Amino acid sequence: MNPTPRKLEIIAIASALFKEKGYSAVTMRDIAKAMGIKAASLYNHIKNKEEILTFIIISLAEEFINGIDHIKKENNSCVDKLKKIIALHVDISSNNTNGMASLNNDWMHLKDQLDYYLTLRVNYEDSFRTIIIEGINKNEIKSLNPEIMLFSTLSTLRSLYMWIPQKEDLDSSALATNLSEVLLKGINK
Amino acid sequence: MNPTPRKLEIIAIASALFKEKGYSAVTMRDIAKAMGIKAASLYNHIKNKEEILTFIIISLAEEFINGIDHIKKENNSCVDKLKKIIALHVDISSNNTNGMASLNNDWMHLKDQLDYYLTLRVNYEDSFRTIIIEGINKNEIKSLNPEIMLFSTLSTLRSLYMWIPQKEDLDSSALATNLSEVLLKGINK
DNA sequence: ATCTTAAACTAACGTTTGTTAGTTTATTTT
DNA sequence: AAAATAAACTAACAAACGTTAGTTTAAGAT
Repeated sequence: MNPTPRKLEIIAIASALFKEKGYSAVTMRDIAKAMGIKAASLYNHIKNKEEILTFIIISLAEEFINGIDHIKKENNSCVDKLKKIIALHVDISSNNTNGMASLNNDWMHLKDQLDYYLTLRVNYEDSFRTIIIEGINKNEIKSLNPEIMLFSTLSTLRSLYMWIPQKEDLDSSALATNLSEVLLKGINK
Repeated sequence: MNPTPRKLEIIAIASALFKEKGYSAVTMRDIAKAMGIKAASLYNHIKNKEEILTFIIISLAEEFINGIDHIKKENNSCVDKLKKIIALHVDISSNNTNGMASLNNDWMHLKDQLDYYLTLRVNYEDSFRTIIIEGINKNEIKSLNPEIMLFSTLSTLRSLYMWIPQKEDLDSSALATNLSEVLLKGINK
């Protein structure tokens, strides 16, 4: 169950290739070549191609669920909870920009764990939505369509993996702060 | 050069499949089956698989370029220009949610027209960025990092294709209005 | 009635795909 | 020194891939 170091190397290399071309366009021979070995040798370490994708996606999805479950429990204002969610996305995304690409774009190629992934995603969005609605009820958040506010915020956060690599000048905490300002207060003066 | 009705049918069906599973995971036999014909028959209407993807992506990319070129020229405030950009994305996305998936996720599989696509994308982002920076200089837009404001706004707009199909209750103009409010003014009361 | 054309078909092609089986090599444990 | 293990290898597989060639079918034009 616990992945060996070599297996983690394969997963890391595969993540990078999956981000570049997508899961379906990356072959086992591509992964092997990037590792400097032959395709058949990969099977000494992993069960099959699907297992690589599953590991990448499920471990990230669980990080997000654990993160938001923790944020929910804390005794903070809704706005502070939202700020913590933003920081959570910045944190996870900057530590694994490659894996985030698969989480966003290749989840539909999961087989065994597809239903589990979908459950995690629904739960995550429900938690997020609940915080927004609670914020509206407590007069912290504007009384606009909560689905649009959820969609807008979450879309930006889900795209972070694409932008972080080209903005290396900004450290994680500065990025989270600036992003909170933009997402919560808008850009209009 | 001008696509026949039958060719447009193939492109429409292919777009829907590409949205579901991504370009690489969709086979010519998948497209044929969805059309109710055999794979070889597709080649009476299209040159090859790549041509389908190229048509989907380039025609959308050109719509965006034409749209923003027009917005640039108008004599409006920067905030009004941004509102028009938002409406442009809502408009194009709701008319072709399937194609937008390929534009966002499958552009890297272009061959002949990859460079052209990348040029269009850079030009589009430059125009967008210029409007934001001009807004800062004219005191219409907050003096925050323009890259973060660009990234945040554009990420939301690029994700519209995923959300529009499940929000059929909102018509395009209402969606554009609400989205402008959220993106420009934020969600914090 | 004949000709032309559009659009489907069957059959096959060479490649690439993920994966398995069995073997070799080098390191570590006994 | 012998045995066991980890991790690479070669060779091959059946299935699926995009695509081509040549043929049939049905409708419209002459």
